[in-house]
Amino acid sequence: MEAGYFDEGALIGVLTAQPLDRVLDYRAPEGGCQLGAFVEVPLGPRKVLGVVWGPGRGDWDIAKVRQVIRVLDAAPMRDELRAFLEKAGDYTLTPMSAMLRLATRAPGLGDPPSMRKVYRLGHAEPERMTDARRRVLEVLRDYGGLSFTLKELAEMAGVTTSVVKGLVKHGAVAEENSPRDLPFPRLDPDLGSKDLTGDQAAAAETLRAGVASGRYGTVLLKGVTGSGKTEVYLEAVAECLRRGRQALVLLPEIALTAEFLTRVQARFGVQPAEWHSGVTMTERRRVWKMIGQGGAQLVVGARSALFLPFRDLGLVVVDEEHDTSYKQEEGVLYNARDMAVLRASLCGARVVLASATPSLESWANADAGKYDKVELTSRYGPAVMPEMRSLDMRAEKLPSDRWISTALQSAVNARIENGEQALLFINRRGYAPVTICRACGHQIGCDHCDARMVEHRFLKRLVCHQCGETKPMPEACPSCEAEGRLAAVGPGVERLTEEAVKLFPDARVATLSSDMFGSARALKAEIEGIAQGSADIIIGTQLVAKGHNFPLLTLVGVIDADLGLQGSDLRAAERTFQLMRQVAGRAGRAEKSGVALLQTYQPEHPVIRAILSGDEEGFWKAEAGERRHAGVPPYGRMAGIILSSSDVQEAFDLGNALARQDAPLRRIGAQIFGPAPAPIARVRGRHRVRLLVKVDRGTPLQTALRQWVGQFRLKGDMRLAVDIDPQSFY
DNA sequence: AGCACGCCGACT
DNA sequence: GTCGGCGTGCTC
Repeated sequence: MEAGYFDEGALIGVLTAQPLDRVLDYRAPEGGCQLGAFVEVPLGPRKVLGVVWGPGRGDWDIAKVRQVIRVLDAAPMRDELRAFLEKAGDYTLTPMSAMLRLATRAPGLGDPPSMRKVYRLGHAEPERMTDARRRVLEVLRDYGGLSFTLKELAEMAGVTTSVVKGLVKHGAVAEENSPRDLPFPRLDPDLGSKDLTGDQAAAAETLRAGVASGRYGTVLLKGVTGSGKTEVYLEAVAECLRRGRQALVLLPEIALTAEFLTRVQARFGVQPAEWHSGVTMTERRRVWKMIGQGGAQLVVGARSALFLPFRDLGLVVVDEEHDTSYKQEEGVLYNARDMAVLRASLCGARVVLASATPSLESWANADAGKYDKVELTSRYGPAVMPEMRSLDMRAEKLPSDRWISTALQSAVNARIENGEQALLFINRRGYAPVTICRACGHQIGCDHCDARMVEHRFLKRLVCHQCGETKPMPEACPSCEAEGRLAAVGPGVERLTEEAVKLFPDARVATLSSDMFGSARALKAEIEGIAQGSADIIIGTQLVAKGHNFPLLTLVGVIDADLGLQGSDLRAAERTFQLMRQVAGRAGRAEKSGVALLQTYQPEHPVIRAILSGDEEGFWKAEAGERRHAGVPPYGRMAGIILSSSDVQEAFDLGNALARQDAPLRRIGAQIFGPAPAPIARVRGRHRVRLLVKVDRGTPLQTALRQWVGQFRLKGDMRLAVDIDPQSFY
């Protein structure tokens, strides 16, 4: 018996995707099976998918142990992926069944291979030769007898499918049936390399050398918008492909894949495999299988692509690594950035974390020497970063229904007269709804912990979303005693649009908000129109901060630079800094230089000061210091416990019971906050209640949490989820 | 997750 | 009488 192989009838442990939190004992099937093999097993009256996880435990009544039905036609799961699933499950406190589900998200894994039509070079010559026909035949000759689907072949030759069909009629192209899951066309790492600037070439060389080492390592690739990050990391991809290993590029949004695909095609000749929610079922299956067989070299995808069965993963690029959408907020709660590092460390792969504005976690890791750091400084063309200034709102004495200061108003007017554009930016989406005094900028804090309080509109009270404490809404500001100046949050997009229309009656005002456009296409069309000059004033939330270029834009006014700064969200300062930098980068990307004006009640706040001075290191150092002092990530560890139930009272009762029976957490010196309403307090009629746990770094948090939570059995429709390293705190 | 078993209300 | 509501429990 060879290692990793089980003879027929041997007792084996099979992990299934059923939520029974243990590996089940079975007997190996006729002909035996491999460790890691995908199998079909009987479970009660059903047949389910499973993976051979190891030898059987032998603690189940031997008479009840059943036999594996069959081994599926798929490459066995490699040791590396099994280890990754176990470690990731351990870290995130996710049951292994749920982890396996992440790794088997391809439909029809058990189906027999199905057939489809493919096209290859035929024997005859067409009677009439045209340019288009010649291109098709050339492509087929170049690939030496390989066959392709109709769509692929037509795309590679740059012709329509009818050209190929015509060639089939003449026998110049042969049409035949073949198994559906075909390999992806090969990428050519030496095809379209661009000339890189000195900066870029040096960075690319560092990344290339890293990949060439064949060992694990993470590098933070930092570069402002337009500095050529993509070109640089594509050189790392090229090196990975030359070495015959597979590469994965993660993007935070599907909307970004289309552009990325064309860049890959320009660099490597053909498009890579895609993996995200927009990919069809059959294509998913093909990607999954080909990744396992080595028939796909490069995958571009969403975070779930991390769980694909790579045969030899050599590089993972996490583009826009700071993006909060890398943190899964439903179902299995994991952070794809951290999981990318974990998987890479298990399979000797390189990780490139790319961002113009890295997360503090990554910055701290680079600062501590755990990650390497490569920086791109130069920007293309004559554009420079805009001048940034703050507008002190405390001096403005604006009536409570106005948000645009007189200084900002006159700056906007000046732009309109010049035929230039101004962007009024609201920094609110997804932020803590803080209550602020419009006279002095004071924000009301909780007396029991260090979080800010938010207004609960129905209760007319202030609520702390960290520990659940409430108190009545005061009449006067507790700090400056001004009466009637406390206001919750800033204006919405609609309110600001109204105000802008009133203040600038002759200007064309365009409002950009993701919920105002039904489709991504309509939004894109609107954005293109604005870039051409169809509006004078653009009003938007953080959506406009993402990668669009407005050549006429020379002024950015940030309506509420404070909101979110001191909310109860500990990452608010970091996100505000990133956003402000990105938004300000919108202005003056063409020849004209831009100005960014930040309306703030706290012009002396270190974050605002760092943004204005562009002192990035200063910002990171100050913020890191505050986090270290507060004992929060990345210098301390946190976990959220989310209880959800159709009955609020039951959820709170369980939350209180957890808070009382805290012995396992006390042993590791953890603090418990809550229960309090969760960030999203209601989801589909279910009420959500959250506890927060905070503890020093280096303590066995997961073990303690397991013991703590394990004391309770959940009744009725109660659900409990553990969220390690939560992202939202408000 | 499914699917069975099981114990109470409005129908032929 | 019994069809069917969905609460609890089991699956190697």
